Amino acid sequence: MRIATFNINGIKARLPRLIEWLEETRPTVACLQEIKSQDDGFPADEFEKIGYHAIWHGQKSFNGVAILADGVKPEETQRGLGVDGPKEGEGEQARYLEAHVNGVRIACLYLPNGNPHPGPKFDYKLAWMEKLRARMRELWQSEQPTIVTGDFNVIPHDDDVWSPKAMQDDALMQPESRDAYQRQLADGWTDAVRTLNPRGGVWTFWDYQRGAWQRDHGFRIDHCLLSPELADRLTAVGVDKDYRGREKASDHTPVWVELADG
DNA sequence: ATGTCGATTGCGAATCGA
Repeated sequence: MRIATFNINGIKARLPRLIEWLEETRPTVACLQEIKSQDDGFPADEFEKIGYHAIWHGQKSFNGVAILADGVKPEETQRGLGVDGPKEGEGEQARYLEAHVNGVRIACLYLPNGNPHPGPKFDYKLAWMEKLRARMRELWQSEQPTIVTGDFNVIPHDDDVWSPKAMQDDALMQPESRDAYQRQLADGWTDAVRTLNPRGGVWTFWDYQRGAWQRDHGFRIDHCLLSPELADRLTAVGVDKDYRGREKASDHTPVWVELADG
């Protein structure tokens, strides 16, 4: 089976491109982030038409995550991590959704960006990562085949970015962000893209600004973390880079892992 | 030199978030 993650940056603006990608690459499971849609605006019918069943966790204007599966309805196991947003009285943002699909536990996340650093948004990012770590420990201990995937908004190493110097003040590569990410790996999770590309140089995001795509000024922030049960089944990873260059593209590309049958 | 997008408000163009 192939499990993909794709920060689509707006499901309404991206729908034709998203349908095109699903039909052309046909992932078994697709985890989406930044749907930027409320629950009742989610275009589930459009996915049903091409054979995908979905669950989603929406929010007005920003954030929002969804899990699509080919021919089977994802069985939701959790939504949210119980972290209030950075503004007073804001409540929780829609950033985490978890389900069972075909015997695999799927966690789809959109981790807070954290800019500007330092500040309340960065503090929120770190608090969110602490809650995520706690949930991932529970998942790990369940000993089920599990993937935690999505937009982590963390550049793990200097060779995961076109210019560490240009990005040095960004929340995506602060030592605190990186340390929190590395703690997840130390808990026993496998960064699938890193494992099969140990020298780095793989980008999953190119900014809309400053001609970043044309100059190949990108970095890697969309990750697939595998539990030991799934890491043993990993056969390939990929970035569907072609989609970044198309009309009305997201600023992220899809990233996927191929897993042998369990 | 925040140089581009998407959503929202509310019907043009500003604001916010990334």
